[in-house]
Formats: sequence, structure tokens, C-alpha cells
Amino acid sequence: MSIRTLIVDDHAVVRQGLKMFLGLDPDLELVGEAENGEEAVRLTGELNPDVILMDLLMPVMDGITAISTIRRDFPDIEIIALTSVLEDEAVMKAMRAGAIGYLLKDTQAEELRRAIKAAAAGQVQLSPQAAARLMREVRAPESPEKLTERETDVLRLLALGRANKEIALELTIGEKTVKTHVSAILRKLGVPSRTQAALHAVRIGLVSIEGEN
Amino acid sequence: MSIRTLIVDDHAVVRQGLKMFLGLDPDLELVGEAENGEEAVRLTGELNPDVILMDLLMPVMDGITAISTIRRDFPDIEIIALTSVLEDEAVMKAMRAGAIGYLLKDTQAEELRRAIKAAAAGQVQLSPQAAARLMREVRAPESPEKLTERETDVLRLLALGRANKEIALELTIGEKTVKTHVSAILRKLGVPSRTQAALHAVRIGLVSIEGEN
DNA sequence: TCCCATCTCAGCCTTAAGTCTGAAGTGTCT
DNA sequence: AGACACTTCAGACTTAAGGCTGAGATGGGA
Repeated sequence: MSIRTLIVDDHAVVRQGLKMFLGLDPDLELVGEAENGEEAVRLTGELNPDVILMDLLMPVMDGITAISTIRRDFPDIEIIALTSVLEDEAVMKAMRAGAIGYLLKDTQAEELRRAIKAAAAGQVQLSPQAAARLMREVRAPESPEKLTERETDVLRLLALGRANKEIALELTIGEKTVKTHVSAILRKLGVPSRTQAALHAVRIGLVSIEGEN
Repeated sequence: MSIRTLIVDDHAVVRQGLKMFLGLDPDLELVGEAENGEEAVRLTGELNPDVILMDLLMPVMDGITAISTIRRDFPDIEIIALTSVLEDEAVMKAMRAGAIGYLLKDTQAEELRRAIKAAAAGQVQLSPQAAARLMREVRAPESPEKLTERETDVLRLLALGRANKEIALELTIGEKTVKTHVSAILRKLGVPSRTQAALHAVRIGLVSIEGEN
């Protein structure tokens, strides 16, 4: 019995490439394609795949959110995060969201097929690079002190280039309170200035760099 | 006679997808693949393709640089910039570097093949979105007061999250001088704070967001 | 040669940013 | 009920950021 696979990526070219990679193996069956997280969630319910290859950066609904949603509703379906960039935060986020694997898009056909089979069997499969990052994370306790919800709100606005006073207005809280949050954010992120915090936020995808001010 | 095409992208999946897209058309012949700009330049000399599909974001040598180099050495070879993000500056840069087309990776197979044929015939081919951006650029004179070389140096460091004092040290100039430059930068970019200037720099690709501090 | 852009820096000033300490109100978990 | 995390805010403080004006040095172009 073949492994039913769903691919999720917003770029047609990437989907086509994955399709071909999968087509080379009789054990793998492509049951559907989705262009964004929302569509992925919907199709997962309809098609009931065994494994999902999920891009992380997509419009409408990002991959991380889609992974969380699907893992919650369909705990038997394994998901491999597939992305073009290797980013510490992204790896961690994908793992926490419930991905069983994390692969880079420069993966070769053979390796990708092996990863899908491993995932179908419930085995963790990481690209060597991702594994290295994860190791580093585990070794260094680092405990990257998670931001609270409110702090995340503040960081999101801060990363849009807003001043404390503006953030205060937008969140309808006092400027002093914003300062308190900003201080906590800087401490937790381990950066010395709001500019670096903003750059960090962009890096982890909290805000889109395409986003306007 | 078929159109000899070279594809350049650092992701194997994308190359595979493009390969399949091209394979659907007997008029198109894939003569080679490159993983980065440097390899693209080398292969162009060896293979003498008619059209090159060039990704813009690549390690070793980026697409813009590769386009400039190839267009200078092989003026008869047409290059289509192919990228996953639509960014005003990137469109302009690619055009200035000599690309004849600019397509997004979510392009459909049919459209991509049409674009290659148009490029081979020396005709400009833009994705509708890219065309729109270009129009906007042309319409709005904008005259975005160019930054001087030194100001660009400062902005680059600023966008890494550096403080004025740090920038002064790294450029071996006084902090006052840095402030002068920063003021000029803010005025020219039309933003009110260094944080927004940093975000702008990232947006236009002055610094990579992957870049560390 | 003279003009002009650029780069450099100074002084003076205002405001924004960030730290520290302390504290009150809320909700959750045990 | 008590512990704990989160959010809110105050006061007092230090430092960074940014604006404004002025000005000397360099170097290229008309």
C-alpha cells in the first residue's frame, strides 16, 4: 500500500518539483496539492493523507499555524516541514507545532523520498543542518524565555517601526507600560536595542518584511 | 530549432519543477542547471544558452550580480529573473542589471513557457504584478534622493542593529559624524527612526535578514 | 579657478529609549 | 487559600537618538 502524500506550497514551480520527486517512487502517491495553510487544512480533512509536505512561508495561513491545526485535528497524520531557509526559530517552531521532520528545499529526490517513508512510519527525519541546529539548541540550555502574548503584541508593532508612544496608543495602554514590555522583550531576546529586536522579529517571521508601515 | 535554456536556482526542488515545466514543450531544451550565480556565469560560457532562468536569492553569487556579469559578457543571451517574492527594488535591480523579464515562482507552466519564448525573441515579459510595480515606479517620479556611499555604509551597519557609537568605531569616525549621516539617511528615506530605516534597508536587500549581528 | 557635493566634526538642545524599584489587579493552577 | 505568572502603571534616573546650525577639508567638474 502506497503512502498517500499531500504537498503544500504557494509556488507552482515547487509543487511541480515535489510532484516529480514523488513520482519517481511507486510507494508514494500524491493525493493532493494546496497553495496555503488554509487550503491544506481543508484538503487534509477531505483527502486524509498519510504524510504532508508543508512549506512554512505562505500567504493566507502560514505553515506553522497549519501544522498546529492539522496535528490537533488529525494526530495520525505526519507532517514534514519543508522550507528554503534554515532558521533556528523556524526549526523549533515547526517541531513544537508538531512536525515530525524538517527538510530544506535543496534536498535531493532520494533523500526526500526516504524522509517521507520515515515520516509515514512515525520516525523523525531531519536534514543534517536542521539536526545540527536542534542539537545546538538542546546542548545550550539557552531556554529562550518565551515572550508573553502582550509582549508579542508590542514586539509586532515595534517591528513595524512604531515608537513607544504610538504602540501605547494602538494598544490603548500607557507609554510606561510599553516600556516595561519593551524591556522584557529586550531581556528575553538577549538584544540591546529595539532596532535589533525589530530585526529579530522579522527574522523569526513575526512580521513580514513586505509589510508596510 | 529549439530554445536552449539554462536554469539557475539553489534549490533542487525548484530546479526539478522548472525542468518539468520546460519538458512539456518540444520547443524548449534544457541545456544545464546551476546552483548559484558563479556557476551560472561559468556554465553560460560553456553552454551558450539562448535564455537563462535566474533566481535572485542565492548563496555564493546572487542573481543580480550574475545577471550583470552575463549581460556584459554575453549580450545576446536573454535572462529572465525568477523569484518567489515580489519586491519593488528587486524588480528595478533586475531590470537595471539587464534582465528582460521578471516572473514569480507561482507562475503556471504555460505562462512560463510563453515567457521563455518571448525572451528568446528579445521581447520583454513581466508578470502582471511586476509590471504593475514598474508602472508605479515610472509614474511616481519619487526621486528617492539617493544615499551617498558613506551614508550607505552607515545604513548597512545601522540595519545590523548597531548603535551610533558602534558604527563610529567600526568606521573609525566620530559619533557626531555618524549622527549627521543618520539624520541624512532618515531624511532621504522619509522615515522617522533608525528602526524604520533598518527595516527599509532589509526590505531593499541592503543587508540580508539572515545575516547575524 | 570657482562651485559644489561629500565627509568630517562641534555645540546645543529636545525627546525617545531603556533601567530599576515597587506595586496593584487579574486569572490560573494546585 | 496561596503561589505564581501576566498585565498594568508610577517615579526617578541615565543614556541614546535626533534636530539644528555652523564650519573646515577634500576633490571633482564646469
